[in-house]
Amino acid sequence: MGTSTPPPASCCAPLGASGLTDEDARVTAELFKALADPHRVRIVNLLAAADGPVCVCDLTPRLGIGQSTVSHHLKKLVAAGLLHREARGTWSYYHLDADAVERLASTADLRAAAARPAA
Amino acid sequence: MGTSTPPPASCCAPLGASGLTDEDARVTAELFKALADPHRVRIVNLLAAADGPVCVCDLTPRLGIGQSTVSHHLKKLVAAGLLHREARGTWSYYHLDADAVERLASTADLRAAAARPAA
DNA sequence: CCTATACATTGACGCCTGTCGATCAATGTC
DNA sequence: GACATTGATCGACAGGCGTCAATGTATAGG
Repeated sequence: MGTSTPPPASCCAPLGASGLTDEDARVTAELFKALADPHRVRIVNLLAAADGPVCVCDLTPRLGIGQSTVSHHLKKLVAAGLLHREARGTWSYYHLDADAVERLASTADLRAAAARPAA
Repeated sequence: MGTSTPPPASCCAPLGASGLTDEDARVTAELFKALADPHRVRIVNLLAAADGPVCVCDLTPRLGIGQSTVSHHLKKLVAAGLLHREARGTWSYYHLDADAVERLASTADLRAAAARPAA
């Protein structure tokens, strides 16, 4: 993924919105794809449970996978706009993007649309 | 995984205990994986917008992909518990599982966890 | 200056996934 | 009974993904 597509950026591609375009569906799928791996789910969970940025050196031993693999997953999460990286000397700290957390919650919530008759 | 944690250095902030097991992460990732495809996102969107079961013969022309591929995606969504199949003569009707919709919304909403330190 | 550490990057490997065309079973229509 | 239609399944293919070992780069520390 050396090409562009830095952040999804676009506001929201709600799963339940009527008239979802191909582009909307692509962006939404991209967001879910970022969380379609157990290790990435755990990473996000760990960051959500922490009350501040977390060092990679704390993440790696908890995940039980190689260091390069952890780096790989972190890169994907950052590319998806879910995480932010903060370099401090030799260490790298990651933290959740509050905006992305909000976007994720609203995107996955299609109850309003499902409950909506046909307004 | 009760291996002793060799403290290499004190470089990181305290990390709140994660209440997410390996199994939890796997199940969660499985749920997101079901929606990690643009066509499946559109299928779910179409079903959410409809006010009742939808026939495959209605879905196929809207998706712009082969019939066998549509069938493949539907099978995955059913396997994930998001959809239910209802055979009516020659036709197949699919509809969202209300419980799964609820589960998806609550799973994707990690704002509560992010706001909760360690209650 | 030299060594150890943290972490990103690269390359290779196997597996899984999306796609299509073809086929098949079941049902509706004449 | 013969034929058309719906949709599930199969086989094959290309591409993407997760993983690791090895390498590279930058910083901390003596």
